[in-house]
Amino acid sequence: MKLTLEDIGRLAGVSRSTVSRVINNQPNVHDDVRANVLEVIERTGYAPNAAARSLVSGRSGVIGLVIPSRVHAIFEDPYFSRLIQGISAASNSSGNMLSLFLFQSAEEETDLYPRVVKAGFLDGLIVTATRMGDPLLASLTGSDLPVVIVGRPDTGGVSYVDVDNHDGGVKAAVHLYELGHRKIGLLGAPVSTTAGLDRLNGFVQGLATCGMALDPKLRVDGDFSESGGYEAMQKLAKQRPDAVFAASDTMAFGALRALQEHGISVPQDMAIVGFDGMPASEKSIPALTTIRQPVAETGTRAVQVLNDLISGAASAPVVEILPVELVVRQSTDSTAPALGGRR
Amino acid sequence: MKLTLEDIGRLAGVSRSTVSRVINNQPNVHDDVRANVLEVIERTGYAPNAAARSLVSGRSGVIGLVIPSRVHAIFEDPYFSRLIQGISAASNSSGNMLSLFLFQSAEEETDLYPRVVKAGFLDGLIVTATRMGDPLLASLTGSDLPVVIVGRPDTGGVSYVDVDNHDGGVKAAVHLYELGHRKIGLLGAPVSTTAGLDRLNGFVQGLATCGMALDPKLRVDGDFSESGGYEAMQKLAKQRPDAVFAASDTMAFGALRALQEHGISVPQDMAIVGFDGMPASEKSIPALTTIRQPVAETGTRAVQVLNDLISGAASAPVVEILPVELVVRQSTDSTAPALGGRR
DNA sequence: CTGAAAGCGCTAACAC
DNA sequence: GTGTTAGCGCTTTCAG
Repeated sequence: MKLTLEDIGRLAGVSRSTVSRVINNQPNVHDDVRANVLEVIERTGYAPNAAARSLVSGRSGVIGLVIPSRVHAIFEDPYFSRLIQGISAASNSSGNMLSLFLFQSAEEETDLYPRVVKAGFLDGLIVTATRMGDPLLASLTGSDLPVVIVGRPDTGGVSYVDVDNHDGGVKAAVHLYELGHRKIGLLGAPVSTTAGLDRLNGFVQGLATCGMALDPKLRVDGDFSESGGYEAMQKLAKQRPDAVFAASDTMAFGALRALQEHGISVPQDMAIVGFDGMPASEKSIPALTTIRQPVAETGTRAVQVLNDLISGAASAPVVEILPVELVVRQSTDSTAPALGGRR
Repeated sequence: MKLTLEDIGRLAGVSRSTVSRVINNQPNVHDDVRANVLEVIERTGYAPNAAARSLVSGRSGVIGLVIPSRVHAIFEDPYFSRLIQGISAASNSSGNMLSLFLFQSAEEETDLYPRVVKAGFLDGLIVTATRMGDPLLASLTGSDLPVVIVGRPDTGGVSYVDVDNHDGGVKAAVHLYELGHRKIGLLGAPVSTTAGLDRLNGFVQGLATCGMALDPKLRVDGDFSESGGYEAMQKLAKQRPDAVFAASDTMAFGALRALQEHGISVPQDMAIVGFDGMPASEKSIPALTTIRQPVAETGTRAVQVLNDLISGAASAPVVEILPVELVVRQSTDSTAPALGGRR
């Protein structure tokens, strides 16, 4: 039995307008009437029809989350799980529904705009992991749909939420320098991503403030993956740096594996700092010193910014940079307790 | 500029009905007219309004995916990533949108039914990882919303898609037996899950067909996690089985870690079979023999079944069991090549 | 404070 | 083949 406002009104002895007012918490309804209507709603289990509602209001109560095609990493990388978790939690608590768009191909991506966005199906969109020069991003920013990017995009004028990758690079460099290391290498992330670029630049600047420069021979880039880190460290190890900043925890794990095979012990022979603060970084052997980024919070903030954009409480571009934190564990500190600790 | 059917009709010199017919690929439209209308649509970039459409059609084109609260495992377990991937791909190709419901608390879960389901926001629902006696499941099956469960539920009358966990247990037992092992143990999954139960029962039956029984001393259950597998193997190792079936790859990894610490080598001292066929099982040292389950395909099938339910092409309960496959690698075969191979 | 009435943009009879 | 006409269930003026 499909109930409508009209039905509830009849049952409560009022008009549908009054019921509508009650449902939407509007003033100008007598308390008695309100109570009565609420009772009927409760008793009948009535719920207003979403389609009718959004047809007239122009709002769907749905926000979209786009994860582009090339991210096969979602299979392995806990980053996305944590991000989705944060975004989902924030959507729930802000009364939104979350629609997930995982694209397998560029075609599916192109389809998004006409089929979903223009149909008014979404109130707003969160886009993760855009590449440099992403055409999707371009088509989206052209529309009047509120959009928030997770991570710094390479174009201006768009709202985004990011962590302070640059500062993370600085912190890693300074930490290693202060530990007394002077032959400091970088296992970099792809500079085709803004995250990789920012971490690199921060690292270089951090070294600079210590009066040092990054020796190009001591820099090898990986692709964010474990095996990428492994391979990069194979090359890097030959130069025998006494400390290395790996621009992602996952790559750091690969690096640790390579070092183990080479019989190079961490941190005695080489100190390692990762980036991410993934749960696994606590359990690795040795426990990994890392730059912790607030992944779930990034997602949460993205939703909040998006909601502000949707409600008009803010207007694009809104930019928000979340702080990162150095977490010192065994991989840079031979005196730390067995499971590492925070300082 | 928001375009409507009326606008397109005016631009094309026809009525809105004709435009509607063209959009919905209905017959009874003159070819010339159809072409002209399509041209106008193309030129203007018109897209029909989703809300209006679903208000009148009663369909939203959205299916929901529910992952209950207690699954914090989503942080770590690649299973869910792969499942979501499969579900998302199938949704895309069947022209549906996917709405994701990750719940943090039981309250949010209870909220689902009134706020989302009764509002007619969804055409159907896929629910994963239900517990035994799940109240959510009960409330859902009471409604007339098409629902498909991923994994065997503990109640009847519901449609579900599952892998053949029982057969996986059988295959693991027979494989170990055929390798000549006679002291075969089980690192079980929680029997509070149907998957754990089915794998256990299959394993016992597999042993039985080989004329063997599972020694209760050789069975320790874990909780699906790496550390759970580690701890379980700590206990199990004392009994010195010469082969163990670990009911999930992740637990098997934990078991391998424990064995390594004990100096028990795999497969020489103990053969190990996992369950899942996760990507990481190929890279573990030694590469893990495992029962591979088609995770993404499970998701795909769930969507297809759901679509059948929605369209009326099928009626509940539909049950679909996907086959699993034994993948032999190093952990049960000391003669296998370094990185393991399939047989 | 409350009700009547006018749509939101679309689909689906029903006429022509 | 094509246009006309009712609604789908809701929000929102506008009267009272």
